[in-house]
This record gives sequence, structure tokens and C-alpha cells, in this order.
Amino acid sequence: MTGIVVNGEVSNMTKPASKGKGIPAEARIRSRNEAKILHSAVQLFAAKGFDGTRLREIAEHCGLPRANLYYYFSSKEGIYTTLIEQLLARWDRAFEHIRADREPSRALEDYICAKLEYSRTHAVESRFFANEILRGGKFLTHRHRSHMQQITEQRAEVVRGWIRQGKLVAIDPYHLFIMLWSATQFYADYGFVAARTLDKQRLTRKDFATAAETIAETVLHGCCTADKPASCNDPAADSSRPDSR
Amino acid sequence: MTGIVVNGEVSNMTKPASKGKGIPAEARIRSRNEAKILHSAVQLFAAKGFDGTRLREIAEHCGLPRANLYYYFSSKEGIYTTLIEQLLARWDRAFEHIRADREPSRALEDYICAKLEYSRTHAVESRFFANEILRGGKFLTHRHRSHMQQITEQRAEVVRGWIRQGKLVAIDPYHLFIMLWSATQFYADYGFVAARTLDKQRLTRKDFATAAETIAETVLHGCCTADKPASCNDPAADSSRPDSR
DNA sequence: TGATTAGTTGACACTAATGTCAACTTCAGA
DNA sequence: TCTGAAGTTGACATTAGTGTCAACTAATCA
Repeated sequence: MTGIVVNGEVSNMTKPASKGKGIPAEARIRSRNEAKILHSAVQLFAAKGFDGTRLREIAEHCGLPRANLYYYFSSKEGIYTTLIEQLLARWDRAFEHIRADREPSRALEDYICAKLEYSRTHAVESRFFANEILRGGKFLTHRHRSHMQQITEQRAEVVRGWIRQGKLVAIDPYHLFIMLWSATQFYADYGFVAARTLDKQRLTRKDFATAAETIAETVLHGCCTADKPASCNDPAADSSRPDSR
Repeated sequence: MTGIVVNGEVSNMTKPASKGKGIPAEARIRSRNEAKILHSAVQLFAAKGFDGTRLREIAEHCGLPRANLYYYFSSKEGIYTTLIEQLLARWDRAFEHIRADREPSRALEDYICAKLEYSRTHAVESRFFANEILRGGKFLTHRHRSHMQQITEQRAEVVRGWIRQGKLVAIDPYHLFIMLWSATQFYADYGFVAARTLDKQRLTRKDFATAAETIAETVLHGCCTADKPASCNDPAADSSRPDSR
């Protein structure tokens, strides 16, 4: 599931939308169908990229006639950019565990667990993003790019603070983020390879738990000056832990 | 550069090929043009995937008329599978540093450096492979898959040996490989994101050196029981170090 | 119930993709 | 320089892609 689908499409059609009429409390046809389309689209874009995906395939996948897609979205690009918007809105969440007021070992561990949980439950969205990156981020606007950069910079400063306090060994924050990001991302993007490596058809919940343990133990022991972390499944962690879903 | 291009195409055309004639020592037209085509193809496939790449684009990119491509390859799929073959032939090399007779810290460090060097110099091939994986490895045969698995298994056994000898902490070899693989792979596949993260247009040689240092220090300190590793650029390493090119 | 808006859909125009072919040029050896 | 093989290429057939449109049905409200 793509979750709550925001109506992000900036349509070029003439639609009064709010003409004073009462909104029928019942499931709006528009939002239901837009969600259907986006849900099908993200899966196909994730596997075959923008150029490789046919509108006919999306239509077949979600059981609507192809022409109907043009009623809801102005073009293939319209569908794609709507998905990009949705995805980028979530970019921040990945980093929300990295806060100055937390112990680095706990914060990094929670980050790893949350990111892995996202890889497990949102593998499709993750692959969609990977595909966009592989093609050089052609659909990412300047706004998207600077947003990503700004968030990263904020969190890098938190890491630098930890280092100044002697809580973390001197490490390049950006390369640390890349290491954590890539390790957790891998289980979604390369899920196929990961499963083959582990000699399985599909990755199980347990595989993700082992992954979390391995990454956390290695990275945290490798760069934290304090004690070892607890397990991700240990509810006795510090402070508030935002839900990854 | 794609390097040495093997004539891997199993063509369905009638071509005697070796009819007793002496092979003209001079640059063979066939191999030159096949190389041209493959070199252009890998770049386009890397960016847009199999379905997203048009044969016309490949033809334009390498300056040959489209019809000429069909003289050298039976189809688009023929070009693609030739590239897959070439790539998989190199799969083994990534692991050649992981040998039982080496110290794990040295071996893992060399692996990291070699893999990053590959990401730096062969980013296109790396992205081509990533694209294939994202689409679920549709073009990987059973032979490819079991080959990958077999090589991985061999090297996992080496890691288990190191753990038995107390040279490495108890760690899941597969997840260790995934961690190393993903961190190094990232700089090729997500080069765009990595560059943005580091606030640059393109990754420099120095960025790769810092990446190597960060990954090596973190991972090796995190899982090796012995001392810290030397730098990748330090020529005073142990034994033979196969060239990554 | 009748008018208005929202949503559906087959058909169409247009462009472009793949793969084939036959006629052509170039090359290599006798 | 002649000949057969290798290599080149414009044109073609076929299929499929995107986006538009007008006519249709369903929903909503006065």
C-alpha cells in the first residue's frame, strides 16, 4: 500500500473542485481511482523505470481503461512526478532519529532499525526511488535537491556535535550517512540479490532482524566510544521513537 | 571504457567465421563495431534499463545506422545478454581478496578498496547491473544465479574460518558481505546522491579515498579482533594484491 | 424530474519501436 | 582485376506507444 495518497497532481484540466458543494462523505471516486493508478504505477515504474513503463501496463494493472488515466492525470509524466512528490515528502523522516539530545548509539541504532523496517515494508517505493537515481535524477527539481541537501546538512551538524562531545570517533558525517543509508537500502533495492545470497526465495522478517543486528553491532562498535547497543526489538529504548510506518 | 570486449554474442546468423582464411592482424571490423555497440549500449541500458532503451538511441550514440546493429546482434535482447555475460564473468573478481591465508583486516580492507575503485572507474557497468537487479534479474539465467551463490558460499566459509580462529567477532558472513557490497556499490549506483550529499557536482578521487577510509575504519574496527588497518594507498600491504582494473 | 457536473470509454491521429530485406559498397585474396 | 565474402544501409511491414476527442453513462442537487 502506498498509504495516504495526497492529491498532488497539478492538473491542467478545468476542474472547479470546490464550488461550494458538499463533499459526499462516501469514498470519493476521484481519490479512490487516483490511488489505484498511483499504486499500480509505482510498482511498474519501480521495476522498469519511467521510459520502460507503458501506460497500457499501468491501466491493465489497475483495471481501468487507458483513456481513463488521462482523466485523472495529464500525462505519464504527471503520474510519475506525483509519485516523486509523495516520496520526497517522506525524505525527512529517515533522519528524525538523528537528534542532538540523544545518545548516538541509541539514535543510530533506531535509525538503522527504522530504515530497515521501511525497506521491508516499502520495498517498492524504495526501488522506484533507486530507479530515478540511476537515471540521474532527471525528474528531481532544484527544490527537491536542495531540500535533501539541507536535511542532510542539519543532521551532519548533529553528528559533528557528538564528535565534539567525544561520543563518537572522528568520522566524516556524510560518509557515515552513506554507509548507513546504503546498507539498509540494499535490502530493498537489491532484495533479489540479498535473498539469493542468503539462499532463500524471499527475505523474511527474521532476515531483517539479523541484518539490523549485524549493521548495528558493526557500525556502532566501529564508531561509538560508548557501550554496545541493545536490540531493535528491545522496547526499553530511550525517549520517543517515531513510528516508521 | 568497457575494457577488453569478448565476442560473447551467440549469433543466429550463418557465419562461417573460420573458413581457413588467415585472420587479418589489423583491427577487425567486426570486433571493433561490436565493441562500439556494446560500449554505447551499456551506458544507455545503465540509465534507462532494457525496456526504456531504444535501439535507435544506441545506434545514434555509436554513430552506426540502426540496421547495421542487426548485422552484429540478432536483437536488442542479444546485445543485453552479451553485456550480462561480460559482467557476470567479473563477479568472481570482487571476492578474490577474501582468502583463508590472509589476515581478515588486510583482506577486507583490500576488498573495500578494490570494490570502491571499481565503483569509481566502472560506474556505468555497476549501474547497468543495478538496473537488471531492480527489474528482478529477469535476464539472469539459473546458471548465473547459482554461480553467484556458489562464489558467495565459498567466501562465506573463509569468513567462518576467521571467526573460528578468533580473528573476527561472531558475525553473519552474508550480512557482512552485504554491508561491504552495499557501501561500496553506493558510490557508483547512487553517485548522484552521494555527490549531492557531499555538496559537489561530481565525486573526486579524494572522495573515494575518504569513503574507503571511513568504511574500512568503521567496519574493521567493528568486527576485527586485531589491530586497525593501514590506508588503501599504503603500498606496504601484505602479499599479492590483484589489480582491480 | 430535469439540469449540471463528474466520470467512462472506444476510436482516432500521430509518432515511433522492432526487426527484415534486398540492393549496394568495401574488402581480401588469387 | 576479378570474385566471393563481409559489411552497409534506406526502405518497408508490422506492431505498439502517447495523447485527444466526442459521445456516452452515472451521480448530485435544486
